[in-house]
Amino acid sequence: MPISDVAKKSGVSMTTVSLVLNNAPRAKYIAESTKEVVRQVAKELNYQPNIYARTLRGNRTETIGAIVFDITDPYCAHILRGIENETRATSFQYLLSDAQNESDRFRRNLDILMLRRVEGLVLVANSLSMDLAVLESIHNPQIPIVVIGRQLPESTIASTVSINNEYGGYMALQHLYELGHRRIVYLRGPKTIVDSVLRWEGIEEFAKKMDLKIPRQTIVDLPTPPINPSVGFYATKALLKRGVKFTALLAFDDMTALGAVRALTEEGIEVPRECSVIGFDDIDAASYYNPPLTTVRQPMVHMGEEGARILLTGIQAVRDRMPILGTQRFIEPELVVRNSTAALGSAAKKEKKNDRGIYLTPQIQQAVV
Amino acid sequence: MPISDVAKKSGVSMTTVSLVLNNAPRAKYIAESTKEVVRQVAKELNYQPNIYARTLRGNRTETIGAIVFDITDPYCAHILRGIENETRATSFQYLLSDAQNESDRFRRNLDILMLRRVEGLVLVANSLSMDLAVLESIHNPQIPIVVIGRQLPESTIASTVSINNEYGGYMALQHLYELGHRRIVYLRGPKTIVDSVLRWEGIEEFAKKMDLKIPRQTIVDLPTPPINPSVGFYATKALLKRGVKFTALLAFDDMTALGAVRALTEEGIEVPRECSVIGFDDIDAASYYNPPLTTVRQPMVHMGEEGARILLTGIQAVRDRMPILGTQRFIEPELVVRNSTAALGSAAKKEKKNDRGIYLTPQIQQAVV
DNA sequence: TTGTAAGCGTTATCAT
DNA sequence: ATGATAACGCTTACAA
Repeated sequence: MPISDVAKKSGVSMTTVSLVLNNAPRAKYIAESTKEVVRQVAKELNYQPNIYARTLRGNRTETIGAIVFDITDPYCAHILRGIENETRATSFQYLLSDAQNESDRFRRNLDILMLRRVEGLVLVANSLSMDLAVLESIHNPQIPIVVIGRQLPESTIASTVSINNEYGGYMALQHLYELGHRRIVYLRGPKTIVDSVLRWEGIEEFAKKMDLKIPRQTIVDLPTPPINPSVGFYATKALLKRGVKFTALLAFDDMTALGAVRALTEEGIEVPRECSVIGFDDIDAASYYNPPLTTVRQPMVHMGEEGARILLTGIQAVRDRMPILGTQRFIEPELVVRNSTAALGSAAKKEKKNDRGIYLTPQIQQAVV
Repeated sequence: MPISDVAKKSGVSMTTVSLVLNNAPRAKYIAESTKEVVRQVAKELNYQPNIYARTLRGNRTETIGAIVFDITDPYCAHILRGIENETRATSFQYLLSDAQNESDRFRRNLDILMLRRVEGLVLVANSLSMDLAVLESIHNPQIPIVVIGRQLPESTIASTVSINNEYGGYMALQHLYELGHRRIVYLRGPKTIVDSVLRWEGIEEFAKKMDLKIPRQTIVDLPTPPINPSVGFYATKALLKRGVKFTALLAFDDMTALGAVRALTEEGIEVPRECSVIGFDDIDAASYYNPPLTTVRQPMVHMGEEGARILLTGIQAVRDRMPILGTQRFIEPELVVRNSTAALGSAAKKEKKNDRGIYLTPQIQQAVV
């Protein structure tokens, strides 16, 4: 039903209908009685404004584009959840694009989103498969961009939301150290990812502070993304074959850590009794793994929310013809201690039961008879 | 740049430009030289048609709506991957909506998508939080709908893509049976989910065929969704407390199975040596769990592709003013044997190494030094 | 307090 | 072989 139908049936002009239904400022001067009638009729006819006409007229698509590097990666999913949360209260909708870890898909998807005239762009770009340089080529520089999960070297093309990776790395090693571990082994992330470099810096910082040596042969460098458990699995096997002795393993991320735990178990090394393992991210699987994984948590939903908030602010700025100011937002990570780490020599101690592992919901406990 | 700019600079009319750029049938009658000029100019000016104007004019949004019950659930993510795959080759884009397992969110999201005038709807409705009855209330009955992951009782409002749940349940029990297990315990899905009922029927069918008894106290009924590992965890604990003796556990799905394995491990029962566990779905986590989980695989990406294909066909039908015919598509599940199941009494046999667990990529093996 | 009309960028119809 | 024009549904400047 076009607006003209509503106007006709209400006995007023299209202008009035539009004013009323949009609660435009000028609607103040419209008689309450008129408004009532219009609203009533609109409801009766189930009038739905045509978004496309409105967009054509007003040049506002109320749409933001989201590109994730891999929809299948829980990291992305949770950030999307955050974006959705923040976006929900507004009239904005987001168009999702899955780059599937392929850089040319990323490029193409970017074009498609531009064609749909998104008013802003949020990139979950934790992975290197997104070559952010192409952002420069966007023809409309008036589009605010927020990159989540990746610190950008310089440039001011985009705002960023990222975790304090250095502190995260620092905390991870600190945790192992405080449990008494000294023979520690590292699955280091690829140098091509900024995150790995920063996390490693944090690790080195703590090591230096405690005068802990990090022999070269205790480090395994992970290949370029995609990173998945099998990477951690084979890296750990390689380490074992190398003959290095260790009581704890610090992994680049949870995926890697899960693979590591599996490899250790398969080789008959019990986690955490004989070897502690710590990950990074706190993906869902970490909490229900066997054993539940100790990790450094990235509050992903929160990061998504934060990113969306920054983006919406940017869009508002553009609409108001204000300059878009790039923000660099850092989120603090959080140590989550579960059952994959234990104090050195606590062999006798029975594994604690579920105090920090799989989460207990009262309803669930009740519901299951 | 509007099309008029291109027309002006090319020295032809807007009509001609439109015809050329869209490869319209009538473009045949346009001189090749003219076409060349137009295309050249369009490229120079970086002309991008305004989708909103086009939609306003032609009433085609080239957009489909996708509602998932939980973006965070790997099941949904993989189906989305399939939808994306199928959709990519077309000019269609999909609008994603995350119901977050809440029925009123589902309702609201549905409205939003209708407002955006999607030409079709695909629902990943494996969970009960989506009350499909509201579909009836869609004001435009001309919109084809495909439901993925849930069989619909009757009604012809939507096409469906679902797995052969009965056969899946049948296979799962058969697998355990063939390994020699007779004392089997069941974590049965909620009766409110059609899938659970059907899977259970398959289980009963096999049991009857083999004259296998299913005592009431070997069954634990799971509460209503969301289903997550903690449900399986507590269900298994409850079972153990009940004092039932068993050598194998058949779980409703992978999430439940993972929780079950964890519970067993925590109670000192080794999987698979002392107890075999089988799941359903084959989510990613199943392959890298500790131990890797034997399961009945739902080819989720494939299901997403199939669903999108059916939907696009339906949309084409609507455009051609043909009747939309509802399709019920069944996909065959597949048994994936990993390390969480073993032959009864094979206690002596060492757990096999990685032959069917974490997948080995040659590159990865090489890459990791 | 309400109405008229222009214009957003396309494409389909009808002309030439 | 190409062009002029109307129409899609909405919002807003201007008029009354």
